[in-house]
Amino acid sequence: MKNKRNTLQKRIVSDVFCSMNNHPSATMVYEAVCEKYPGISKATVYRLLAEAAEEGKVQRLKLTEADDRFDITTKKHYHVVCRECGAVADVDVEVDDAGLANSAVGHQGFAIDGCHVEFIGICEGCQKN
Amino acid sequence: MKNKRNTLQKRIVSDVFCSMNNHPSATMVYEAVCEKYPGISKATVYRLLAEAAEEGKVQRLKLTEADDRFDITTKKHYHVVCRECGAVADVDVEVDDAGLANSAVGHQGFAIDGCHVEFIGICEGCQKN
DNA sequence: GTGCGTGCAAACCGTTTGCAATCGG
DNA sequence: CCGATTGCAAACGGTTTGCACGCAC
Repeated sequence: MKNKRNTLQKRIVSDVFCSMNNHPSATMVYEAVCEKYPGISKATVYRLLAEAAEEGKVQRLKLTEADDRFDITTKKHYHVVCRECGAVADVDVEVDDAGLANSAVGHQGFAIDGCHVEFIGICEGCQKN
Repeated sequence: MKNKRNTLQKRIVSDVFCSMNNHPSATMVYEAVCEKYPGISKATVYRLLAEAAEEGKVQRLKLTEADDRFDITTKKHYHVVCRECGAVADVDVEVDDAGLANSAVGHQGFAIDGCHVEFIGICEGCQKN
């Protein structure tokens, strides 16, 4: 196991990310970090977020829209995505995931063992237009 | 409304796409088309698929993994994705989509009006490894 | 003949990587 | 000191776009 260093960049990215509550993409984190620490490299932000995700400190969300988002909350929960602006929010609702997966077992020779549920809607801001 | 022309490229892309039953991505269609008609441009394949999707002749699937897939079947149904190789297959199971969406209504100021369900598993081929 | 559709190459966007310089332990 | 980490720039992969040419109508 690699021994990790406590670098300035790591602290800043972590601080900035934790202060954001909008499930940012790597690029969004990069832009936010730039305001505090303009010298940072985009590659570093990507590397640090990827590392945090691998260590289980943050959750990488693979949503239907293009780019991955990062979530401070690591426990399983669901998300709603705004179809207008792409904003992401948590949805604390119970979904019978396993039941869904079970109901689909056996199709096409696939061993189905999970599923991905994502809600779609319009966020508060976009509703005003 | 634009008047559409019946070009050779359009016929070939359509033929090749219809003969594929694996929910191909644009790139996969491009590669398949190249075998019949090596001169075709990748841009043309992208344009033709996008056009077909817009006209409702095919369905564009936005899955969790990176690239969009195209489906000959345009009616709503679900898909299972192989976590090993990315293969996609249809799943003809009933999901109470609307119910799910309803159960989530009201969260975070979002107007939730739909959801996206995608199954995950291992395809027949990959199970043999 | 007119203008839609095509091919090509370049641009795009988010992301990753090779490498040399740097800085933490 | 030594190697983990960074910055930079280039490369990447999938997709889109500007433009001049050519083909369908």
